[in-house]
Amino acid sequence: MNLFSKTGKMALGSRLRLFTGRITDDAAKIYELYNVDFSPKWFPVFFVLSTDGAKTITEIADDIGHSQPSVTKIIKEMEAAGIVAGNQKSKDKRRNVVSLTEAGGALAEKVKVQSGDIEVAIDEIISEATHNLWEALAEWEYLLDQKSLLTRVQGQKKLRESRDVQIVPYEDRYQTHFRSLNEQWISTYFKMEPSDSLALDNPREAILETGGKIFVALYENVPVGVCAMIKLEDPEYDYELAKMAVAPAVQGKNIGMLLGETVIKTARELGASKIYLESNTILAPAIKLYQKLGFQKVVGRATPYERCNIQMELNLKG
Amino acid sequence: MNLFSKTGKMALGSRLRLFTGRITDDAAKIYELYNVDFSPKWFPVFFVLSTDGAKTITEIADDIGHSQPSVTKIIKEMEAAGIVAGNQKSKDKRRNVVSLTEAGGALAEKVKVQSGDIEVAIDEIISEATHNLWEALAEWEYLLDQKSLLTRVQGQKKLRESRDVQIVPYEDRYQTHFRSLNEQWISTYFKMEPSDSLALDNPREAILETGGKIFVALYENVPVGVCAMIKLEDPEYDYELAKMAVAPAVQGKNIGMLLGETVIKTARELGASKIYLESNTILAPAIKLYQKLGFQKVVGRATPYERCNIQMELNLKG
DNA sequence: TATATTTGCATAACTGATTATATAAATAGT
DNA sequence: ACTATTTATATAATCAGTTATGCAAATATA
Repeated sequence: MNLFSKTGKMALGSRLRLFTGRITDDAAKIYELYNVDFSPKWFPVFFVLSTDGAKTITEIADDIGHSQPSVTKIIKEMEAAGIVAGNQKSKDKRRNVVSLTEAGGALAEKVKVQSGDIEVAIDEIISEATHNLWEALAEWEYLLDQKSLLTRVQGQKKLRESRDVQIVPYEDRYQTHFRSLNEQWISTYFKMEPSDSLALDNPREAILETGGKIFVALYENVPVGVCAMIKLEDPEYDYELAKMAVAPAVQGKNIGMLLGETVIKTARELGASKIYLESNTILAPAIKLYQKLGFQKVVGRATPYERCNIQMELNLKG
Repeated sequence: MNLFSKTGKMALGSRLRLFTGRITDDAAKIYELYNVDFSPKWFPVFFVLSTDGAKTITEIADDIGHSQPSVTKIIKEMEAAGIVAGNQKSKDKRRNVVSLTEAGGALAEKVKVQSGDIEVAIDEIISEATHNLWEALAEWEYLLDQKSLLTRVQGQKKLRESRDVQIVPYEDRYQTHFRSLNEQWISTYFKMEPSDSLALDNPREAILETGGKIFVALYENVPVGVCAMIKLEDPEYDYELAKMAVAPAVQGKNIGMLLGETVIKTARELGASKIYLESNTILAPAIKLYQKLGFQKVVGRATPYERCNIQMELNLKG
C-alpha cells in the first residue's frame, strides 16, 4: 500500500518532491527521444525568449518565477550550446540582454512538435483520471497566493489551541496569578504605580465589590491570562477594560481575544453602552487586539496612570 | 497572466518543481512554528520508524521510495539530533538497524498534533478548490505506474508520425528505392544472393507479373519503406511477405507495421488464407513486428535463401 | 559635482535529492 | 575450505535549484 495514504497530508511536500522527480526524469528522456540537444530545465527560459524576443536576465527570472542566479546559470549553459546570445546592444552596461540565436529559433520549431505530442500524452492521462492535476495545480497556486499554507496552518493552530482555553470567573484562589501576570508585563515595560498595587493586592475589594468583574483564562487548566472590567462612575462610560495580562509562553494562542470578547459580551448583557480602556502605544500587539475587538481611539479623559498614552472606547449601541 | 497557461503542459515538470518548492518552504516554517527541532525531509523516515519500529537503512529506503544513500544521510542527521539510534543489535554486521530513541518517541506526540493542524489546513484548501490535488496525485502515481509518461509520449510520437506516412502501390519510378532500401539492410547483415538481384532488378517482371504486389511507404512524400507480397504456387500458402525494408533514419515511426498491415489487408481482399515469410532471428525488431502482426513460427518449407533461419505464417481464416 | 543609494548581474556556498562507486560482511558454489 | 558472488552501507560527485554576498554601473541626493 502507498506510504502517503498512511502518512496523511503532512507528507504533501515529500510526495510532491518524489512525483516531480518522476516527471522530470521522464522529461529528460523525452528530449532525448526527439534528438534535441536540450535540457528540460531550459524550457521556461527558452519559452519566454521565443515568445517575447530579447530580455534581460532579471526580466526572465521574474517571468518564470526563478531566482536571478538560476537564470544566469541557465543562460550560460544555453549560450555554450549556441541557443542564445547574451550581452546584446544596450547602453546600460549592467544589463545582459539575451535573445535566441538563429539555431535557437530553428530549435523552437522542433520543440513545438514535441510539445504537441506531450500535450496529447498528458491530456490522455488527465482524461483517464477523475481529478485533474493540471487544473488542481493552477487552483492551488491561486489559493496559496491568497493565503499561504503557513498562514492557514497558523490559523488552524490558534483555533485548536483556543479550544483548550477556558474563560472562567475570578475566584480568590486566582489572586496570586492576577497579581503576578500583571506585574510581569508592567515591570517589563514600565514601573508599578500606586493604583496598580491597590487593584492587584485587593481585587475583590477594588474591582468586584465596586460592581466590576474579573475573568481568568485557563490553558489546560492552568491560569495563564486575566482581564478585569471595572465599573466606572462616569456619565459616558459604563466599564473600563483593564488589567489584561497573558503569560508570554502562551501568547499567540488567541487568549487575549477570548478574554476581550468575554468582557464585551458580559458588558452587553449588563446593559452597558460604552467601554473604555487605557494603554500605551509601545504595546503594539495589545493595541492591535483592541482594534480587532472594535475599540477606537479617543482623547481627553483624565487618568491616574503615568504609562497611559492612548485611550480607546467601544460603543456597544452603535 | 500565469506563465504555465501559456507554455502548455510541456512545462509540467517546471511547474511542479516550483510548486513543490513553495510547499516545502512553508513546511520548514511550519516546523519552526511548532518549535520542533525537526527537518521536513526527515518526516517520511520518522514516520515509518514510529509506526513500524526498528528497520534497516535499505528497508526504510524501499518503504519511503528514496535511494539508500539518501536515507543514510537522513539517519545520520537524525542521529546527531538524538532522535534515532543506529547500529542496534543484529548478528549481521553489515546491517544498520535503526529505531527511534526515547526523545524520538516523545517527538512523535508533538508531531501528531502538528500533523492534525496541517491536515485540516490542507483539507480547507481542497474544499476551496474544485479539483482535488491530493487525489489527482494518487491517480497520477497509479497511472504512471501502469504506463510511464515517456511511453505515452513515445506512443503519441509514433501515432503522429504514422499520420505523415502514406502507403502507395508500386510504380516503376520507385524501382531504385525498392532496390537500394533492400540492398542496404541485406548487405549490412548478410550478403546479396542471386534471388535478391533477380527480384530487385526486375520487380515488375519478378513480382507483379506473377500475381504479386509491392507497396511503397512515403514519409513526407519521400519513399522510405517498401514491402512485397509474392504470389506463391504452393498448396498451403497464397502469398509470401518479402523484401520488406525501412530506411534506418525513419525507423521507429511504425512504418513497418503500416506496410505489413497493408499486405495483410490486401491478401485478405484477394481471398488468401495463409501468408508465409522467411527471415533471420538476428533481425530482432523485424521478428517482433511479424509477431505483432500475428505471424507464428513454422518449419519445413524449402527456401532458396541462405540467410533464412526462421519461417513464419499467418493464418487469415483462423 | 561629489557622494550615497539603487540596480543588474555574477559568483560562491548550501540544500535535498540523485547516480556511481568503494568496501566490508555474508552467502553460494566448487 | 577456499573463492566468487551478493548484499548492506557508506562515500563521492553531480544536479537543479536556492540564499548570501560582492562588484560595477546607473541614478538620486545634498
